[in-house]
Amino acid sequence: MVYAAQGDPRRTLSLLWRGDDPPESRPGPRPTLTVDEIIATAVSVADAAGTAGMSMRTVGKRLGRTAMALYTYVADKHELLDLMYDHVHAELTADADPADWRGALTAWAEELWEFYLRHPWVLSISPARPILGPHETAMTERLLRVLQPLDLPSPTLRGVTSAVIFFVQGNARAMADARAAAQDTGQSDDEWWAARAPHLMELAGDFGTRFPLLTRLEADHTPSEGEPYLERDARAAFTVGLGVLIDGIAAAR
Amino acid sequence: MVYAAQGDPRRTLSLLWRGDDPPESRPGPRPTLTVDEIIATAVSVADAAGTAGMSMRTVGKRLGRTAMALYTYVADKHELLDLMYDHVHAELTADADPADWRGALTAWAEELWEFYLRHPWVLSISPARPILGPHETAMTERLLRVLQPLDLPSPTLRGVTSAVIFFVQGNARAMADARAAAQDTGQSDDEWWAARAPHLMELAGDFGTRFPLLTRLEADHTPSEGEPYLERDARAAFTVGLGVLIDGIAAAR
DNA sequence: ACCGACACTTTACGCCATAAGGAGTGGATG
DNA sequence: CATCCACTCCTTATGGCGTAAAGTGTCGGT
Repeated sequence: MVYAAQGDPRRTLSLLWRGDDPPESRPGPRPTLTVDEIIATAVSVADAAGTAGMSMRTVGKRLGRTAMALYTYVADKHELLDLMYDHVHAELTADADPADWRGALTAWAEELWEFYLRHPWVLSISPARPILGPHETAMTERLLRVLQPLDLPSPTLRGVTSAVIFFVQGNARAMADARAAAQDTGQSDDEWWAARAPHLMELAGDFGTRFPLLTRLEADHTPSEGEPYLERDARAAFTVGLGVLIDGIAAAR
Repeated sequence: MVYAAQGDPRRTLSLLWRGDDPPESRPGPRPTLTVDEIIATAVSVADAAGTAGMSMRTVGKRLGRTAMALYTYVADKHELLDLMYDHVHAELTADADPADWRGALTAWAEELWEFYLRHPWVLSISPARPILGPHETAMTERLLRVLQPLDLPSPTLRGVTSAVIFFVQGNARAMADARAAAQDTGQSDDEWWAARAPHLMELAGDFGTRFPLLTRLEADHTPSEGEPYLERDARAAFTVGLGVLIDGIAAAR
């Protein structure tokens, strides 16, 4: 069996780390697009419609081009996704505060959480292996700067950084999923639950005795005002969980 | 705009909570398949080829049927995925140990981590809203039992449970992605890095000074023996991170 | 003036989920 | 026993997807 070489690594890397070099003069018609334009358009399509709604055709159409025109600038869709992925990470800036690592870490995590809610499609790109772009790398470096005052040994530091990142991603994904569901189905959290609860009780009448702790936990909700309850839960869980995680990190010092 | 009603909620729920009721006699030819058979086959396809390789056609073919034949048993692919999702969660059994909540929680998390590595496609199903199946519900209930000795207030408990689950999922995803990449590309972690490192150094010669902490952290690796290094990193990060998280939970008591 | 590299297009292929409609089956009813 | 029709399963078709292949026209370098 022959394996796809996953494109030319050199090509993708040089696009990821491209500077704004002057366009060298070459024979043939002048390019009328730029990779940056394509990336920006693709990002805006994905922000609005998710990865599912971002096809080469839709991006091309938004630029007044066919899908195939993009292939002169970008090797394939996978490469475009990698470029989009790293590109948006440039929005992140939260950095260390040597005097208050807890505050800095909280700020770092909250910035990332808001970032994922702005660009939820980022969470649906699974980088089979690290993408190695400059902006995500910079984000990681800043997380290490945030944690530097703790002076953790390397293996602990690796565990802590990945735990923080996964924690934020998981929470943001739950939040984003809840929002997307509401938008896609046109059904609020309450309507969704109202359409299921009676059937669930009929099909699993012993729910309360079979899952007593879960039942009690769900019942113990203060009524939510305004914000849909799945979203409110996700937000609250993020805040609480982050505090717990930070306490654990403090204990690891 | 008209929104898809996301299928009949009653229908999906009654399949999720179906017992083994005797097949009522109905006119027409006897069904030659069962929902359970279809689910089991779909799971085995997904285990081997991921969600991407699991199409209605492939599942049908494995059962000696066309894709369309499945639609007599299952409303659509989304419903089948929901059923598969809950079905595999029946494999999980880790439960509380009132005398040792830390040990029980560690065991619970490790079981889940191994489960995700056995069925990595589960992580690529994004339940827009909770699926509400019996087996995932049971898993959550057991997590609550594990944490019961801590007697946490409800909001804290919600934050802790989601933090634990997201932590395991994130780590397992990283591990599964690394494995899938190796399998799909036929390239080991070392080969992958060897094909990129020189280009990265050429394109970003200042990498070491621009990202000093990350560079130092990466350099501080004991050589890995046998296991591919991305996988080894993921495994180590899981173990360390779990300890940190548990310390944080202990502090929240 | 012309060559050839290049941007961009059209067309086509093989996937996907699934809608529509037709063929044959067999339990319930007369 | 004959009929009916709910039912399973099939074939065919639609509109999406990523992208291969090949054609058209452009324009800088020689």
